[in-house]
Amino acid sequence: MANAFTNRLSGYAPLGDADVSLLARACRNVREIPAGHHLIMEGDKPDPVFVMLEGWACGYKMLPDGGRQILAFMLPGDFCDIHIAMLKAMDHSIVTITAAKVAMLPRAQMEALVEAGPTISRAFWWSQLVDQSVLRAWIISMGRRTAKERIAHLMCELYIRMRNIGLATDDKCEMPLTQLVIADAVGLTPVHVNRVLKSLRLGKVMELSSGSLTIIDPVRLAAIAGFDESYLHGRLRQTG
Amino acid sequence: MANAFTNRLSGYAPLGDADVSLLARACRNVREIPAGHHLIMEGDKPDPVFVMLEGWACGYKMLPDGGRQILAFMLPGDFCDIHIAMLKAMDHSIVTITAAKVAMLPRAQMEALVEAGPTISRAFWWSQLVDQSVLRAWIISMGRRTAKERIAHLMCELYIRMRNIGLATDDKCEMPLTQLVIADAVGLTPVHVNRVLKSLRLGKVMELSSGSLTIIDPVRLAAIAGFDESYLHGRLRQTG
DNA sequence: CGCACGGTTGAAGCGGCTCAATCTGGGTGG
DNA sequence: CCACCCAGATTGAGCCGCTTCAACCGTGCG
Repeated sequence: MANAFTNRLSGYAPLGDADVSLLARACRNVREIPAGHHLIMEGDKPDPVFVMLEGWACGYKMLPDGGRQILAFMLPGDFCDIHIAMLKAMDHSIVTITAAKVAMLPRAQMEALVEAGPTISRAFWWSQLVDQSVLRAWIISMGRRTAKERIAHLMCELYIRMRNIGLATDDKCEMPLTQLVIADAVGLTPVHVNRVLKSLRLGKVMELSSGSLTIIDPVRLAAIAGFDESYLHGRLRQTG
Repeated sequence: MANAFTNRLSGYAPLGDADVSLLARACRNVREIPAGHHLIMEGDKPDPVFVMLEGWACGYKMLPDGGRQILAFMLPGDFCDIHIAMLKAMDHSIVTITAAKVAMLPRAQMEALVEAGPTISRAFWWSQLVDQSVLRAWIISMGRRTAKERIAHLMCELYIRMRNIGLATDDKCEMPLTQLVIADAVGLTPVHVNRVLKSLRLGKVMELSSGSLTIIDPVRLAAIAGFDESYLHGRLRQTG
Protein backbone atom coordinates (compact mmCIF):
# COMPACT_ATOMS: atom_id res chain seq x y z
CA MET A 1 0.00 0.00 0.00
CA ALA A 2 2.73 2.44 1.01
CA ASN A 3 4.23 4.84 -1.50
CA ALA A 4 6.54 7.87 -1.49
CA PHE A 5 3.69 10.06 -0.32
CA THR A 6 2.54 7.99 2.64
CA ASN A 7 6.15 7.38 3.61
CA ARG A 8 6.87 11.07 3.74
CA LEU A 9 3.72 11.91 5.67
CA SER A 10 4.28 9.17 8.18
CA GLY A 11 7.47 10.97 9.11
CA TYR A 12 5.28 13.85 10.25
CA ALA A 13 2.54 12.11 12.20
CA PRO A 14 1.94 8.56 13.45
CA LEU A 15 -0.31 7.38 10.66
CA GLY A 16 -2.29 4.23 11.37
CA ASP A 17 -2.89 1.52 8.80
CA ALA A 18 -6.30 3.00 8.07
CA ASP A 19 -4.76 6.43 7.42
CA VAL A 20 -2.12 4.98 5.13
CA SER A 21 -4.62 3.07 3.08
CA LEU A 22 -6.90 6.10 2.85
CA LEU A 23 -3.98 8.19 1.57
CA ALA A 24 -2.76 5.50 -0.78
CA ARG A 25 -6.25 5.05 -2.20
CA ALA A 26 -6.43 8.81 -2.77
CA CYS A 27 -3.39 8.43 -5.03
CA ARG A 28 -5.06 6.05 -7.43
CA ASN A 29 -5.27 8.60 -10.20
CA VAL A 30 -1.66 8.63 -11.38
CA ARG A 31 -0.25 10.22 -14.51
CA GLU A 32 3.13 9.55 -16.05
CA ILE A 33 4.61 12.74 -17.36
CA PRO A 34 7.78 13.18 -19.40
CA ALA A 35 10.50 15.64 -18.48
CA GLY A 36 9.90 19.31 -19.23
CA HIS A 37 6.10 19.15 -19.23
CA HIS A 38 3.90 21.51 -17.29
CA LEU A 39 1.61 20.17 -14.61
CA ILE A 40 -0.09 23.52 -14.55
CA MET A 41 0.62 27.02 -15.78
CA GLU A 42 0.22 30.46 -14.33
CA GLY A 43 -3.30 31.70 -14.89
CA ASP A 44 -4.86 28.24 -15.15
CA LYS A 45 -7.79 27.42 -12.96
CA PRO A 46 -6.40 24.77 -10.66
CA ASP A 47 -8.35 21.86 -9.37
CA PRO A 48 -6.52 18.73 -8.52
CA VAL A 49 -3.71 18.82 -5.98
CA PHE A 50 -0.56 17.19 -7.39
CA VAL A 51 1.59 14.81 -5.42
CA MET A 52 4.96 13.67 -6.72
CA LEU A 53 5.38 9.91 -6.57
CA GLU A 54 8.50 9.65 -8.71
CA GLY A 55 10.76 12.20 -10.35
CA TRP A 56 11.48 15.88 -9.85
CA ALA A 57 9.51 19.02 -10.60
CA CYS A 58 9.81 22.70 -9.80
CA GLY A 59 7.51 25.65 -9.33
CA TYR A 60 8.52 28.93 -10.91
CA LYS A 61 7.31 32.33 -11.87
CA MET A 62 8.19 34.34 -14.97
CA LEU A 63 9.01 38.01 -14.69
CA PRO A 64 8.02 40.75 -17.12
CA ASP A 65 11.62 41.06 -18.36
CA GLY A 66 11.71 37.39 -19.33
CA GLY A 67 13.63 36.29 -16.26
CA ARG A 68 12.55 33.24 -14.31
CA GLN A 69 12.63 32.60 -10.59
CA ILE A 70 12.28 29.05 -9.35
CA LEU A 71 10.35 28.95 -6.08
CA ALA A 72 10.63 25.34 -4.99
CA PHE A 73 11.82 21.91 -5.99
CA MET A 74 9.41 19.03 -5.60
CA LEU A 75 10.81 15.58 -4.86
CA PRO A 76 9.06 12.20 -4.53
CA GLY A 77 6.49 12.31 -1.74
CA ASP A 78 6.06 16.09 -1.89
CA PHE A 79 2.87 18.00 -2.46
CA CYS A 80 3.38 20.30 -5.43
CA ASP A 81 1.31 22.93 -3.71
CA ILE A 82 -1.08 21.84 -1.05
CA HIS A 83 -3.11 25.05 -1.34
CA ILE A 84 -3.57 24.84 -5.05
CA ALA A 85 -7.22 23.88 -4.97
CA MET A 86 -8.21 26.94 -2.96
CA LEU A 87 -7.11 29.37 -5.65
CA LYS A 88 -9.15 30.84 -8.46
CA ALA A 89 -6.07 31.07 -10.68
CA MET A 90 -2.53 29.81 -10.36
CA ASP A 91 -0.02 32.53 -9.64
CA HIS A 92 2.92 30.40 -10.72
CA SER A 93 3.67 27.44 -12.95
CA ILE A 94 4.84 23.92 -12.18
CA VAL A 95 6.96 21.92 -14.60
CA THR A 96 8.59 18.51 -14.44
CA ILE A 97 12.38 18.37 -14.45
CA THR A 98 12.62 14.63 -15.07
CA ALA A 99 10.09 12.07 -16.19
CA ALA A 100 7.66 11.76 -13.29
CA LYS A 101 4.74 9.91 -11.82
CA VAL A 102 2.24 12.33 -10.37
CA ALA A 103 -0.91 11.57 -8.39
CA MET A 104 -3.82 13.93 -8.80
CA LEU A 105 -6.17 14.45 -5.88
CA PRO A 106 -9.33 16.38 -6.65
CA ARG A 107 -10.34 19.12 -4.26
CA ALA A 108 -13.14 17.06 -2.75
CA GLN A 109 -10.75 14.26 -1.97
CA MET A 110 -8.37 16.62 -0.19
CA GLU A 111 -11.19 17.91 1.95
CA ALA A 112 -12.30 14.40 2.73
CA LEU A 113 -8.77 13.51 3.84
CA VAL A 114 -8.54 16.57 6.07
CA GLU A 115 -11.80 15.69 7.70
CA ALA A 116 -11.00 11.98 7.93
CA GLY A 117 -9.21 12.50 11.19
CA PRO A 118 -6.75 14.53 13.17
CA THR A 119 -3.72 12.44 12.27
CA ILE A 120 -3.81 13.03 8.54
CA SER A 121 -4.72 16.63 9.18
CA ARG A 122 -1.73 16.99 11.47
CA ALA A 123 0.56 15.46 8.86
CA PHE A 124 -0.68 18.02 6.33
CA TRP A 125 0.03 20.86 8.77
CA TRP A 126 3.55 19.54 9.26
CA SER A 127 4.00 19.36 5.55
CA GLN A 128 3.07 23.03 5.30
CA LEU A 129 5.40 23.88 8.16
CA VAL A 130 8.33 22.23 6.40
CA ASP A 131 7.50 23.89 3.08
CA GLN A 132 7.47 27.27 4.84
CA SER A 133 10.79 26.52 6.50
CA VAL A 134 12.31 25.81 3.14
CA LEU A 135 10.97 29.07 1.72
CA ARG A 136 12.43 30.95 4.66
CA ALA A 137 15.79 29.26 4.18
CA TRP A 138 15.75 30.36 0.54
CA ILE A 139 15.07 33.94 1.60
CA ILE A 140 18.02 33.81 3.96
CA SER A 141 20.20 32.48 1.17
CA MET A 142 19.20 35.06 -1.36
CA GLY A 143 19.33 37.91 1.10
CA ARG A 144 22.56 37.29 2.90
CA ARG A 145 24.68 34.64 1.29
CA THR A 146 27.29 34.86 -1.46
CA ALA A 147 27.01 32.89 -4.66
CA LYS A 148 29.18 30.05 -3.40
CA GLU A 149 27.34 29.83 -0.09
CA ARG A 150 23.97 29.87 -1.81
CA ILE A 151 24.78 27.07 -4.19
CA ALA A 152 26.36 25.02 -1.44
CA HIS A 153 23.25 25.52 0.67
CA LEU A 154 20.93 24.45 -2.11
CA MET A 155 22.98 21.32 -2.69
CA CYS A 156 22.85 20.52 1.02
CA GLU A 157 19.11 21.02 1.12
CA LEU A 158 18.45 18.79 -1.85
CA TYR A 159 20.89 16.13 -0.74
CA ILE A 160 19.34 15.90 2.72
CA ARG A 161 15.83 15.83 1.31
CA MET A 162 16.86 13.00 -0.98
CA ARG A 163 18.52 11.18 1.88
CA ASN A 164 15.40 11.58 4.01
CA ILE A 165 13.36 9.72 1.42
CA GLY A 166 15.97 7.03 1.01
CA LEU A 167 17.28 8.18 -2.36
CA ALA A 168 20.86 9.01 -1.43
CA THR A 169 23.95 7.10 -0.46
CA ASP A 170 26.50 8.39 2.01
CA ASP A 171 28.09 10.80 -0.41
CA LYS A 172 25.97 10.80 -3.52
CA CYS A 173 22.54 11.34 -4.95
CA GLU A 174 20.74 12.09 -8.17
CA MET A 175 20.66 15.79 -8.96
CA PRO A 176 19.10 16.24 -12.37
CA LEU A 177 19.58 19.99 -12.52
CA THR A 178 21.15 21.92 -15.33
CA GLN A 179 23.26 24.95 -14.46
CA LEU A 180 20.52 27.13 -15.92
CA VAL A 181 18.00 25.64 -13.51
CA ILE A 182 20.31 26.18 -10.55
CA ALA A 183 20.84 29.76 -11.67
CA ASP A 184 17.09 30.37 -11.83
CA ALA A 185 16.71 28.89 -8.36
CA VAL A 186 19.43 30.82 -6.53
CA GLY A 187 19.09 34.09 -8.41
CA LEU A 188 22.38 34.05 -10.28
CA THR A 189 23.57 33.88 -13.86
CA PRO A 190 24.25 30.48 -15.44
CA VAL A 191 27.73 31.72 -16.25
CA HIS A 192 28.43 32.50 -12.63
CA VAL A 193 26.93 29.23 -11.45
CA ASN A 194 29.37 27.51 -13.74
CA ARG A 195 32.31 29.33 -12.19
CA VAL A 196 31.16 28.58 -8.67
CA LEU A 197 30.67 24.90 -9.43
CA LYS A 198 34.14 24.84 -10.91
CA SER A 199 35.62 26.34 -7.77
CA LEU A 200 33.78 23.84 -5.56
CA ARG A 201 35.07 21.06 -7.78
CA LEU A 202 38.66 22.32 -7.76
CA GLY A 203 38.41 22.86 -4.00
CA LYS A 204 37.51 19.17 -3.62
CA VAL A 205 34.27 20.04 -1.86
CA MET A 206 31.66 18.58 -4.19
CA GLU A 207 31.13 17.71 -7.79
CA LEU A 208 28.04 18.01 -9.90
CA SER A 209 28.07 16.23 -13.21
CA SER A 210 25.98 14.08 -15.48
CA GLY A 211 22.92 14.46 -13.32
CA SER A 212 24.32 13.51 -9.97
CA LEU A 213 25.91 15.16 -6.98
CA THR A 214 28.99 13.77 -5.27
CA ILE A 215 29.88 15.24 -1.92
CA ILE A 216 33.63 14.96 -1.44
CA ASP A 217 34.04 16.88 1.80
CA PRO A 218 30.71 17.02 3.66
CA VAL A 219 32.08 18.98 6.60
CA ARG A 220 33.51 21.72 4.45
CA LEU A 221 30.40 21.82 2.26
CA ALA A 222 28.15 22.32 5.28
CA ALA A 223 30.53 24.94 6.66
CA ILE A 224 30.49 26.92 3.41
CA ALA A 225 26.72 26.73 3.27
CA GLY A 226 26.17 27.48 6.94
CA PHE A 227 23.85 24.51 6.76
CA ASP A 228 21.78 23.20 9.65
CA GLU A 229 19.45 20.46 8.52
CA SER A 230 17.05 20.68 11.43
CA TYR A 231 14.73 23.04 9.53
CA LEU A 232 13.88 20.20 7.16
CA HIS A 233 12.51 18.13 10.04
CA GLY A 234 13.54 14.94 8.33
CA ARG A 235 12.73 11.58 9.84
CA LEU A 236 14.08 8.32 8.71
CA ARG A 237 11.54 6.87 6.39
CA GLN A 238 9.46 3.95 7.55
CA THR A 239 10.76 0.57 6.65
CA GLY A 240 8.54 -2.12 5.21
CA MET B 1 -16.52 41.17 19.94
CA ALA B 2 -14.63 41.69 16.69
CA ASN B 3 -10.96 42.59 16.66
CA ALA B 4 -8.13 42.87 14.16
CA PHE B 5 -7.74 39.09 14.18
CA THR B 6 -11.35 38.14 13.54
CA ASN B 7 -11.62 40.87 10.93
CA ARG B 8 -8.69 39.51 9.03
CA LEU B 9 -9.86 35.91 9.19
CA SER B 10 -13.36 36.80 8.13
CA GLY B 11 -11.81 38.00 4.89
CA TYR B 12 -10.75 34.40 4.29
CA ALA B 13 -13.86 32.42 5.20
CA PRO B 14 -17.47 33.28 6.01
CA LEU B 15 -17.21 33.19 9.77
CA GLY B 16 -20.50 32.99 11.62
CA ASP B 17 -21.19 34.86 14.84
CA ALA B 18 -20.33 31.76 16.81
CA ASP B 19 -16.96 31.45 15.08
CA VAL B 20 -16.17 35.11 15.69
CA SER B 21 -16.95 34.90 19.33
CA LEU B 22 -14.95 31.70 19.71
CA LEU B 23 -11.95 33.37 18.10
CA ALA B 24 -12.37 36.57 20.06
CA ARG B 25 -12.63 34.65 23.30
CA ALA B 26 -9.42 32.82 22.40
CA CYS B 27 -7.71 36.21 22.34
CA ARG B 28 -8.50 37.04 25.94
CA ASN B 29 -4.92 36.64 27.06
CA VAL B 30 -3.41 39.87 25.74
CA ARG B 31 -0.02 41.36 26.53
CA GLU B 32 1.10 44.90 25.87
CA ILE B 33 4.68 44.94 24.72
CA PRO B 34 6.91 47.94 24.12
CA ALA B 35 8.85 48.46 20.90
CA GLY B 36 12.01 46.43 20.41
CA HIS B 37 11.09 43.55 22.70
CA HIS B 38 11.27 39.92 21.74
CA LEU B 39 8.16 37.79 21.72
CA ILE B 40 10.35 34.74 21.41
CA MET B 41 13.93 34.01 20.53
CA GLU B 42 15.67 31.41 18.43
CA GLY B 43 16.19 28.25 20.46
CA ASP B 44 13.33 28.90 22.87
CA LYS B 45 10.75 26.21 23.36
CA PRO B 46 7.62 27.75 21.90
CA ASP B 47 4.19 27.20 23.26
CA PRO B 48 1.65 29.90 22.75
CA VAL B 49 0.83 31.09 19.26
CA PHE B 50 1.09 34.88 19.01
CA VAL B 51 -1.47 37.00 17.23
CA MET B 52 -0.84 40.69 16.60
CA LEU B 53 -3.76 42.85 17.66
CA GLU B 54 -2.02 46.22 17.43
CA GLY B 55 1.41 47.32 16.29
CA TRP B 56 4.13 45.82 14.11
CA ALA B 57 6.58 42.99 14.63
CA CYS B 58 9.02 41.06 12.48
CA GLY B 59 10.53 37.60 12.39
CA TYR B 60 14.22 37.32 11.65
CA LYS B 61 17.20 35.03 11.76
CA MET B 62 20.76 35.89 12.69
CA LEU B 63 23.62 34.55 10.61
CA PRO B 64 26.97 33.32 11.87
CA ASP B 65 28.71 36.41 10.49
CA GLY B 66 26.47 38.71 12.53
CA GLY B 67 24.22 39.58 9.63
CA ARG B 68 20.46 39.56 10.04
CA GLN B 69 17.77 38.53 7.61
CA ILE B 70 14.21 39.58 8.28
CA LEU B 71 11.77 36.90 7.14
CA ALA B 72 8.39 38.54 7.57
CA PHE B 73 6.58 41.56 8.88
CA MET B 74 3.60 41.00 11.13
CA LEU B 75 0.77 43.56 11.09
CA PRO B 76 -2.40 43.76 13.16
CA GLY B 77 -4.54 40.67 12.67
CA ASP B 78 -1.60 38.48 11.61
CA PHE B 79 -0.46 35.26 13.16
CA CYS B 80 3.18 35.60 14.10
CA ASP B 81 3.75 32.03 13.10
CA ILE B 82 0.79 29.72 13.05
CA HIS B 83 3.03 26.64 13.22
CA ILE B 84 4.97 27.79 16.23
CA ALA B 85 3.40 25.41 18.71
CA MET B 86 4.36 22.33 16.70
CA LEU B 87 8.08 22.98 17.03
CA LYS B 88 10.45 21.73 19.67
CA ALA B 89 12.60 24.83 19.36
CA MET B 90 12.19 28.11 17.51
CA ASP B 91 14.41 28.40 14.48
CA HIS B 92 14.05 32.16 14.29
CA SER B 93 13.24 35.09 16.55
CA ILE B 94 10.31 37.49 16.66
CA VAL B 95 10.66 41.06 17.87
CA THR B 96 8.27 43.99 18.08
CA ILE B 97 8.99 47.01 15.89
CA THR B 98 6.50 49.29 17.61
CA ALA B 99 4.64 49.07 20.87
CA ALA B 100 2.16 46.25 20.38
CA LYS B 101 -0.78 44.35 21.78
CA VAL B 102 -0.30 40.63 21.30
CA ALA B 103 -2.75 37.83 22.05
CA MET B 104 -1.30 34.53 23.18
CA LEU B 105 -3.15 31.34 22.29
CA PRO B 106 -1.89 28.19 23.98
CA ARG B 107 -1.39 25.13 21.85
CA ALA B 108 -4.48 23.41 23.22
CA GLN B 109 -6.60 26.40 22.31
CA MET B 110 -5.33 26.38 18.74
CA GLU B 111 -6.19 22.73 18.40
CA ALA B 112 -9.62 23.35 19.84
CA LEU B 113 -10.21 26.11 17.31
CA VAL B 114 -9.12 23.91 14.42
CA GLU B 115 -11.48 21.21 15.52
CA ALA B 116 -14.30 23.62 16.31
CA GLY B 117 -15.46 23.49 12.75
CA PRO B 118 -14.55 23.62 9.08
CA THR B 119 -14.97 27.38 8.73
CA ILE B 120 -12.31 28.42 11.21
CA SER B 121 -10.11 25.65 9.93
CA ARG B 122 -10.55 26.92 6.40
CA ALA B 123 -9.68 30.46 7.48
CA PHE B 124 -6.47 29.14 9.02
CA TRP B 125 -5.57 27.36 5.79
CA TRP B 126 -6.12 30.56 3.85
CA SER B 127 -3.96 32.39 6.29
CA GLN B 128 -1.16 29.91 5.64
CA LEU B 129 -1.70 30.20 1.91
CA VAL B 130 -1.30 33.98 2.05
CA ASP B 131 1.78 33.76 4.26
CA GLN B 132 3.34 31.36 1.76
CA SER B 133 2.49 33.67 -1.11
CA VAL B 134 4.27 36.50 0.65
CA LEU B 135 7.34 34.35 1.22
CA ARG B 136 7.36 33.42 -2.45
CA ALA B 137 7.07 37.06 -3.47
CA TRP B 138 10.08 37.85 -1.29
CA ILE B 139 12.07 35.11 -3.00
CA ILE B 140 11.19 36.56 -6.37
CA SER B 141 12.28 39.99 -5.18
CA MET B 142 15.58 38.88 -3.77
CA GLY B 143 16.34 36.60 -6.67
CA ARG B 144 15.47 38.71 -9.65
CA ARG B 145 14.84 42.32 -8.76
CA THR B 146 17.21 45.28 -8.47
CA ALA B 147 17.52 47.27 -5.27
CA LYS B 148 15.04 49.90 -6.38
CA GLU B 149 12.51 47.34 -7.53
CA ARG B 150 12.86 45.36 -4.32
CA ILE B 151 12.27 48.31 -2.06
CA ALA B 152 9.38 49.53 -4.19
CA HIS B 153 7.85 46.06 -4.02
CA LEU B 154 8.18 45.85 -0.25
CA MET B 155 6.54 49.25 0.14
CA CYS B 156 3.69 48.15 -2.12
CA GLU B 157 3.21 44.96 -0.14
CA LEU B 158 3.12 46.71 3.19
CA TYR B 159 0.92 49.53 1.95
CA ILE B 160 -1.66 47.13 0.51
CA ARG B 161 -1.62 44.99 3.63
CA MET B 162 -2.21 48.08 5.73
CA ARG B 163 -4.99 49.18 3.40
CA ASN B 164 -6.61 45.76 3.59
CA ILE B 165 -6.96 46.11 7.33
CA GLY B 166 -8.22 49.66 7.11
CA LEU B 167 -5.05 51.36 8.27
CA ALA B 168 -4.18 53.36 5.17
CA THR B 169 -5.58 56.37 3.36
CA ASP B 170 -5.52 56.75 -0.40
CA ASP B 171 -1.88 57.68 -0.53
CA LYS B 172 -0.48 57.22 2.92
CA CYS B 173 0.07 54.82 5.78
CA GLU B 174 2.18 54.29 8.86
CA MET B 175 5.51 52.65 8.06
CA PRO B 176 7.55 52.51 11.24
CA LEU B 177 10.63 51.02 9.61
CA THR B 178 14.12 52.32 9.98
CA GLN B 179 16.41 52.11 6.95
CA LEU B 180 18.41 49.44 8.76
CA VAL B 181 15.27 47.33 9.12
CA ILE B 182 14.42 47.72 5.45
CA ALA B 183 17.97 46.74 4.58
CA ASP B 184 17.73 43.59 6.68
CA ALA B 185 14.44 42.73 5.00
CA VAL B 186 15.43 43.18 1.36
CA GLY B 187 19.01 41.96 1.65
CA LEU B 188 20.80 45.24 1.03
CA THR B 189 23.06 47.62 2.92
CA PRO B 190 21.50 50.46 4.93
CA VAL B 191 23.69 52.84 2.95
CA HIS B 192 22.30 51.60 -0.31
CA VAL B 193 18.74 51.64 0.98
CA ASN B 194 19.28 55.28 1.79
CA ARG B 195 20.41 56.04 -1.75
CA VAL B 196 17.48 54.18 -3.27
CA LEU B 197 14.97 55.97 -1.06
CA LYS B 198 16.54 59.25 -2.07
CA SER B 199 16.15 58.42 -5.73
CA LEU B 200 12.51 57.43 -5.24
CA ARG B 201 11.94 60.70 -3.39
CA LEU B 202 13.68 62.83 -6.03
CA GLY B 203 11.81 60.91 -8.73
CA LYS B 204 8.54 61.93 -7.07
CA VAL B 205 7.46 58.32 -6.71
CA MET B 206 7.18 57.93 -2.94
CA GLU B 207 8.53 59.34 0.25
CA LEU B 208 9.36 57.59 3.49
CA SER B 209 9.96 59.79 6.49
CA SER B 210 9.19 60.12 10.15
CA GLY B 211 7.55 56.73 10.30
CA SER B 212 5.12 57.02 7.46
CA LEU B 213 4.96 56.27 3.77
CA THR B 214 3.52 58.71 1.24
CA ILE B 215 2.85 57.38 -2.23
CA ILE B 216 3.15 60.24 -4.67
CA ASP B 217 2.78 58.35 -7.94
CA PRO B 218 1.08 55.00 -7.33
CA VAL B 219 1.12 53.95 -10.97
CA ARG B 220 4.83 54.49 -11.35
CA LEU B 221 5.56 52.86 -8.00
CA ALA B 222 3.67 49.72 -8.97
CA ALA B 223 5.38 49.72 -12.36
CA ILE B 224 8.84 49.93 -10.80
CA ALA B 225 7.98 47.14 -8.36
CA GLY B 226 6.27 44.95 -10.92
CA PHE B 227 3.57 44.71 -8.29
CA ASP B 228 0.40 42.68 -8.59
CA GLU B 229 -1.55 42.69 -5.37
CA SER B 230 -3.62 39.62 -6.10
CA TYR B 231 -1.17 37.35 -4.27
CA LEU B 232 -2.13 39.03 -0.99
CA HIS B 233 -5.74 37.92 -1.44
CA GLY B 234 -6.97 40.99 0.36
CA ARG B 235 -10.64 41.49 1.05
CA LEU B 236 -12.23 44.63 2.27
CA ARG B 237 -12.53 44.25 5.98
CA GLN B 238 -15.93 43.64 7.49
CA THR B 239 -17.76 46.72 8.64
CA GLY B 240 -19.39 46.89 12.04
C1' DC C 1 26.44 14.68 -40.58
C1' DG C 2 24.92 18.51 -38.34
C1' DC C 3 22.03 20.59 -35.13
C1' DA C 4 20.85 21.89 -30.46
C1' DC C 5 21.55 22.15 -25.84
C1' DG C 6 24.42 22.43 -21.97
C1' DG C 7 28.87 23.33 -20.20
C1' DT C 8 33.17 26.30 -20.20
C1' DT C 9 36.02 30.32 -20.57
C1' DG C 10 37.59 35.28 -21.21
C1' DA C 11 37.14 40.37 -20.93
C1' DA C 12 34.91 44.39 -19.63
C1' DG C 13 31.27 46.93 -17.10
C1' DC C 14 28.27 48.05 -13.29
C1' DG C 15 25.37 47.63 -9.17
C1' DG C 16 25.78 47.32 -4.67
C1' DC C 17 29.28 47.00 -0.79
C1' DT C 18 32.82 48.89 2.40
C1' DC C 19 34.76 52.34 4.97
C1' DA C 20 34.48 56.64 6.83
C1' DA C 21 32.84 61.07 7.82
C1' DT C 22 29.11 64.46 8.63
C1' DC C 23 24.46 65.87 9.69
C1' DT C 24 19.96 65.90 12.10
C1' DG C 25 16.38 65.64 15.54
C1' DG C 26 14.57 64.02 19.71
C1' DG C 27 15.58 62.90 24.39
C1' DT C 28 18.11 63.77 28.79
C1' DG C 29 20.65 65.53 32.63
C1' DG C 30 22.28 69.52 34.83
C1' DC D 1 16.80 76.35 28.99
C1' DC D 2 20.83 74.74 27.19
C1' DA D 3 24.63 71.47 26.38
C1' DC D 4 25.12 67.01 25.37
C1' DC D 5 24.26 62.51 23.43
C1' DC D 6 22.92 59.03 20.40
C1' DA D 7 20.46 56.59 16.92
C1' DG D 8 19.28 57.12 12.44
C1' DA D 9 19.87 59.50 8.05
C1' DT D 10 23.02 61.19 4.53
C1' DT D 11 26.92 61.59 1.47
C1' DG D 12 31.48 60.53 -0.84
C1' DA D 13 35.24 57.53 -2.74
C1' DG D 14 37.02 53.32 -4.00
C1' DC D 15 36.49 48.40 -4.50
C1' DC D 16 34.68 43.78 -5.68
C1' DG D 17 31.31 40.17 -6.87
C1' DC D 18 28.45 39.21 -10.17
C1' DT D 19 26.64 40.32 -14.82
C1' DT D 20 26.96 40.89 -19.71
C1' DC D 21 28.42 39.72 -24.05
C1' DA D 22 30.62 36.74 -26.89
C1' DA D 23 32.95 33.07 -28.02
C1' DC D 24 34.09 27.93 -28.21
C1' DC D 25 33.61 22.99 -26.85
C1' DG D 26 31.45 18.39 -26.12
C1' DT D 27 27.93 15.20 -26.75
C1' DG D 28 23.57 13.00 -27.61
C1' DC D 29 20.28 12.57 -31.18
C1' DG D 30 17.42 12.96 -35.48
